[in-house]
Amino acid sequence: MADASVHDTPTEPAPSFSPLYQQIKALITRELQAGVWKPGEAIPSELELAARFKVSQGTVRKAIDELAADNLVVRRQGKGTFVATHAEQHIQYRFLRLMPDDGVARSMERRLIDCRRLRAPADVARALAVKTGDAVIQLRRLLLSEGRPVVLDEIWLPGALFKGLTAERLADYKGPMYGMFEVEFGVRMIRAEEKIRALAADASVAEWLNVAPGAPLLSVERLSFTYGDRPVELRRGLYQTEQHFYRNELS
Amino acid sequence: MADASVHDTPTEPAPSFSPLYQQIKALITRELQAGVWKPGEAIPSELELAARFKVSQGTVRKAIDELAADNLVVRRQGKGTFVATHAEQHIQYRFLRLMPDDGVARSMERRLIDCRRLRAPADVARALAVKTGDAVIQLRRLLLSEGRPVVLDEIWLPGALFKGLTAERLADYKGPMYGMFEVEFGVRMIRAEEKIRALAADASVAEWLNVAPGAPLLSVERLSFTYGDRPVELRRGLYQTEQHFYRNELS
DNA sequence: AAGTGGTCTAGACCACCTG
DNA sequence: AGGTGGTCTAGACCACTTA
Repeated sequence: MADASVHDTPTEPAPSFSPLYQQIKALITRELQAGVWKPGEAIPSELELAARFKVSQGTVRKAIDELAADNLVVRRQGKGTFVATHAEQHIQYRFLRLMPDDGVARSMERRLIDCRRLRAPADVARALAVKTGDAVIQLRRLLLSEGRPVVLDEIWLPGALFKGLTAERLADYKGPMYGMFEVEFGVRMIRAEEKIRALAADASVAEWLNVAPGAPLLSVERLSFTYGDRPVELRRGLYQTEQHFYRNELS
Repeated sequence: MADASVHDTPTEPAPSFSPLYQQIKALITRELQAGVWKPGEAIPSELELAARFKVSQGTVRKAIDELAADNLVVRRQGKGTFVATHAEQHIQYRFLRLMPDDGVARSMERRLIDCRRLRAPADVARALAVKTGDAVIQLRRLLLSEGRPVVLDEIWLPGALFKGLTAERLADYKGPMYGMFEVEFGVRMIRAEEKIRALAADASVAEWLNVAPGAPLLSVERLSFTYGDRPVELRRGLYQTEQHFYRNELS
């Protein structure tokens, strides 16, 4: 095709005047969201997509470049482009930025404390964009490094999306929790925002983390989003930072 | 030119087999580092660079795309491409991720505590890649939000790079400190790594930050790098996080 | 009107992976 | 050998800025 404005014909109502590659990106994103291709699967090749959308390969390429930059998709030379996934990755905790002081990442032991079905408190409801009192699931768990407790997590999930989530299924599942969310519930975490502060351990927290009451802890409140910036998980973590630190990169 | 391998002729020793645009990127980076164009100035247009390097505009474009992604350069449509700068930007604190609880960023008051010339302690020397005992400059300062102290910073700089830095010059300078480093000392901060933990305020810190001794504080150790991943600043900040939080984005 | 970055195309060739 | 993504080119046109 020699003219990109073909896509602005009356057959399409008024598809906005964004660049073609942005429109292509939006189309592919919609199909990703709709689950046309499952996490870990290959999407069609650039040439095939170019033919389907009637644009040149370069335009599809630029769209996919951005999807890859957004971590929605992973390119592998010679093989294809694949839907990003939290499962089947060796990285156990994709979003956890905690590192041991010596810098050598070790795997951590998970220990589920409890899993309850509750009515959403006001603050949780606001974060998850549900109504106060709606059904939510609360998990609490501990992460241990070399036998010592390091992270106490309190995880809130909208009940509507995670029907049938039980302590047993959680305990049985090997691999990252976000991988399970994908496979079992079709919920894919795309990005997250964290609010970090320091606070003093109260008595019950101190017991779980095996520190003195009043000991300083890192409080990490993470809100995770799926497609369309829809919040789907609120996670409140308390990190014991005597042998670990939270690592961040600025640029 | 129809063949990129022209650049692999015997006239060039063995310029590595990286893609052309990566080589172009490296060349431009070297000129940025050498200060051929000053921060805030425009670099040559894509067409001019393409002519100079004897490649097509698209190849230069891809090189500059990456430089822009690395924040070394800023593109402005219709005007040109400009060397990134910490000065003349409205953003007062480019690397400071602290936000008030209400989410409305306010400007902060700076108060210099002292500025001393010292011999580098072992840990500081290791971070800055200088020898223990080498000359370093230590600044301490307070950031206040609405009159209340929020951040206590201890900043270490290699003496060799910052000759002539005095408390007076710091106090006189308006605008971001990193802007002054660029303009006055030719040192440009490119990226930084932070290690974050929670710790309890000791007596002297408690006094500066106007909190109770033992109060939990966020400890943020930032190592900043200039071109070539050369460390040029170590900053140890203690953040009072009762009305503020450290904001982070994960993806 | 002229110059800049931004988009799009069509086609070539390369590097990598698989059958 | 054939398919995939990765690089490179040459040229066209668009959108924005400045004079």
